[in-house]
Amino acid sequence: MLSPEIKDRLLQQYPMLRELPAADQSELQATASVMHLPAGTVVFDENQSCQGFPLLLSGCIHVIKAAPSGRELQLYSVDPGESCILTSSCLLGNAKYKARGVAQPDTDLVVLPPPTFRKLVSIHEPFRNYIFSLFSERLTDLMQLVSAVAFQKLDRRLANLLVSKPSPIRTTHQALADELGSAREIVSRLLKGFAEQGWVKLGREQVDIIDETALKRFAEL
Amino acid sequence: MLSPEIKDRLLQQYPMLRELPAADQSELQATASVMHLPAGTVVFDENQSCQGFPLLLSGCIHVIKAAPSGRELQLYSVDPGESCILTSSCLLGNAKYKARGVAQPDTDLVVLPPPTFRKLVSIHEPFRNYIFSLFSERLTDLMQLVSAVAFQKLDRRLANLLVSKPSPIRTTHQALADELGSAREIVSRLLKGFAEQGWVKLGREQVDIIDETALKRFAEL
DNA sequence: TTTGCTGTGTGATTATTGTCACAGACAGGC
DNA sequence: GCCTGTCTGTGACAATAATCACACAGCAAA
Repeated sequence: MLSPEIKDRLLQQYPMLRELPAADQSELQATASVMHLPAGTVVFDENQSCQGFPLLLSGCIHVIKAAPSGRELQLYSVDPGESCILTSSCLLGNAKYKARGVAQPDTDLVVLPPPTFRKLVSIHEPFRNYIFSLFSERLTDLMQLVSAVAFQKLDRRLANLLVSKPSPIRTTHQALADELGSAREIVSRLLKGFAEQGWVKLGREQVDIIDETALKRFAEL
Repeated sequence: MLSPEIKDRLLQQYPMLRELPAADQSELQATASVMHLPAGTVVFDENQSCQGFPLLLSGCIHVIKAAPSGRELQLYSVDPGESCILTSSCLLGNAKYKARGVAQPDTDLVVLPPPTFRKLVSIHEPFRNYIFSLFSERLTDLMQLVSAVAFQKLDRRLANLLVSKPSPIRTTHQALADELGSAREIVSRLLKGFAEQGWVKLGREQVDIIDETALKRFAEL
């Protein structure tokens, strides 16, 4: 059951739900529940079956693949206003999760029970289109990722990753390595190289981008 | 416009279309067209926009990413009874293709114009569910692929590829390399290794699997 | 048979990334 | 301050894969 205040935040992030007929809106409000996840919470994991459909209010969920060796690789991340397409996939395909989801900073979300989600998809065209377009986006993202991992050298992938983030990047080398599916040492070395080129400035848990243009040019190359 | 004979083949491959109301079935029949693609035809390519939705009757479409270097990597392939999810994605997300599609052996297919496809998805629940479940399947396949490319050594990926095919595999080392996103020489060398283990027997354009169990065990490892 | 094309085998060499093993640096709590 | 845990720098080395450069084999057409 959602409080009116939560419902408000929900509609703000997911405006297509406003067009939902009143009866269905209150059904949604009645069956959904709210959750708060502290940073680091594992929201779902490989081979689990799916418990509900998340609608993010704040925070972020990182979807990652973990190798037995301990190395990991980020597949994509889910921000407020988006949906975890992997969950849609599990619900609509009746499959199990094939990746792990981790809340990155603290995260607030609304969870729809599977039947409510299925009903929404089936009766409400705007919501359905929204789901489809996210599917579509993730699919192309993943295809990009595959070809990056297969064909691009790590330095370029790292450069890409850096320019994709807002400048004072507050993170550890390990986290960057996990995002790229590589090892910390490599990232450290590459970053050092970038710093020597004058492209970035390094600090503890921090990377400042000095010359974004150069970095971008290098990433494209 | 589809001939009754083609329509028959279509319904055989895509049984969920049988449940379509008669009026819509004849609309589909009226607006769709048939195509024959000789092996090697590029069905679509990167940055093209999407012309229609394919329903395969026979043959196969390989969806690949090509690197500027000339190396390529197969993302997945579409068989009769399946749909090219990338195309759905383009149509439903109004995006451009981000990969190349190549007919592998000669291929026959029915093409739905985009409006017909969209209408089908919107009015016909079985068809929609079918599209969703394919999306879901491809998504998990792609996630598997990403993690294989990122974390698995080439020998294991090759072994996997071999056991996934029916035994007298008629193909060139180059084609296998393209499927894996690697180079021909490497595949040749690895295959030689497998042959030395007694797992396969090599011939020109041919790989016979001798010891499937061993190959599988090696692939799993 | 000769020619030529495609496919395969192979060595040598390089490049890139991963692994291991530490040392030092920094921040926050005590 | 001083300790402790996390983060970072770095060297040495191994492993995997890519690249280059050919030789040769099998097959088919001339």
